[in-house]
Amino acid sequence: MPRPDTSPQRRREFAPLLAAAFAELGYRRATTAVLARRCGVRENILYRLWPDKQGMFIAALDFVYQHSESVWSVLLAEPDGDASPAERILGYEAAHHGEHGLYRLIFAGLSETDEPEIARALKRLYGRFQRFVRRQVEAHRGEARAGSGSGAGAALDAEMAAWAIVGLGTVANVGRELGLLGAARRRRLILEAGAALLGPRGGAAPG
Amino acid sequence: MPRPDTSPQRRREFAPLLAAAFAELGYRRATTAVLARRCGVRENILYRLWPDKQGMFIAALDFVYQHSESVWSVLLAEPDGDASPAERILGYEAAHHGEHGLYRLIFAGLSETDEPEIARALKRLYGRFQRFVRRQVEAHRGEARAGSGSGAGAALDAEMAAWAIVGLGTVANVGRELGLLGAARRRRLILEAGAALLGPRGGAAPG
DNA sequence: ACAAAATGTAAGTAAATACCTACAATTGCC
DNA sequence: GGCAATTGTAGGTATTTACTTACATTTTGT
Repeated sequence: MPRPDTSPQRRREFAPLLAAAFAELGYRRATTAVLARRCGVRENILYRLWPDKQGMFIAALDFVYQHSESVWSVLLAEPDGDASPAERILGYEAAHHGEHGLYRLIFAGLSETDEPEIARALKRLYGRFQRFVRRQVEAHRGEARAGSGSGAGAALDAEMAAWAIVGLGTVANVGRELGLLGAARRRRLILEAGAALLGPRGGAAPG
Repeated sequence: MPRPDTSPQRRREFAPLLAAAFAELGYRRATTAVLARRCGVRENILYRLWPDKQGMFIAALDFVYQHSESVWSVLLAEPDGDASPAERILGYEAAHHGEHGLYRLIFAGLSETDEPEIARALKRLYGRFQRFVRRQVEAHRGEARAGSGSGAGAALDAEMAAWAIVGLGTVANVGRELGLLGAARRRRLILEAGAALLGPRGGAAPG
């Protein structure tokens, strides 16, 4: 066999560029011509790596999720005694959320949900996202099923809390996208509403 | 003057049909040909009522918001002693949210935010939406600036609570759109997380 | 070196789509 | 009735765009 197939490697190489293009321009305006130019190749070559434009979009979605997940893993790996993992994630997201255009990609995807493949990819992404957050919520609360809140509505199911926190990230990005929420307010939103949704810590007494 | 201009009336007449089409198909797939067919006229006529496709989309956005607002007004006008206005809105949304494709329109709009007019329309819509919710939160809490929560993170600013609740509605619709959240779970999400964000009532003791 | 398979180039194409032009038919006011 | 403006019809068009085809070039194993 005269030449090894480097397609997988090239797919990995182009994915972040595709993601950036889709995030900046949206699905419609990110034409295949633009995508190719951004990758420094001809359209042709993209079509040898993916069956169609949808495929390129899905590759971008998958890349961005994997990237986020790896960033979070690093974040959770390094020790930082005081805050719970959930609090650390919230703190990180309050400062850096939306940095890589994750939500612009998702918005683009959400208006293409008639395409079943895109809907599936988004479902996978959102599902994993929510499960990740949920695990952090449960860890924060001390794994026993929470039931002993003190104040207002307390005892919010971890699953529901996770969804609400995902919604928090989403609305924060909508607010930024539309110029309705500045950086400071987004920070407050994520930290304060996040704390309200997380509830008190389970293991030790809160500081 | 031989014939009165009925354009405003026709715009009002077509707006809901445009909204339905955009909500079902998204911006890209709702071609002007389809829009015209749905309105029972030729494309021409739409172009006499709006300068371009963007204009039609913005008309759809405005219509859907006005519609929602009027539904809520009716809801708040009819007396229903026990629950606070905020709780009633949450209850209603838990049962009927997304009925008219509001969120599909918004998703479509959010991936067209490069068009300044669409961004402005969305900003207006989201801003009014959030202010409306905020007023309900404040009323629920008894209008004094909340500061006396009992439990966890308590004392969540009404403004932030309103944003978080908007996020709740958004993520509920994402969950539905992707088939991740069934009707029962969406209901629980909105009611339970909503209660946690609202906090305890201000005026009277909670039932 | 040489064949075979990969990679790159250049151009094209068929379809879709936003938007327009020209003209016929209606309708309301004097 | 008849003028003038609105409303409707039909067709066109120029551009964009996803995707392809034909061909030249490079790289690898033998």
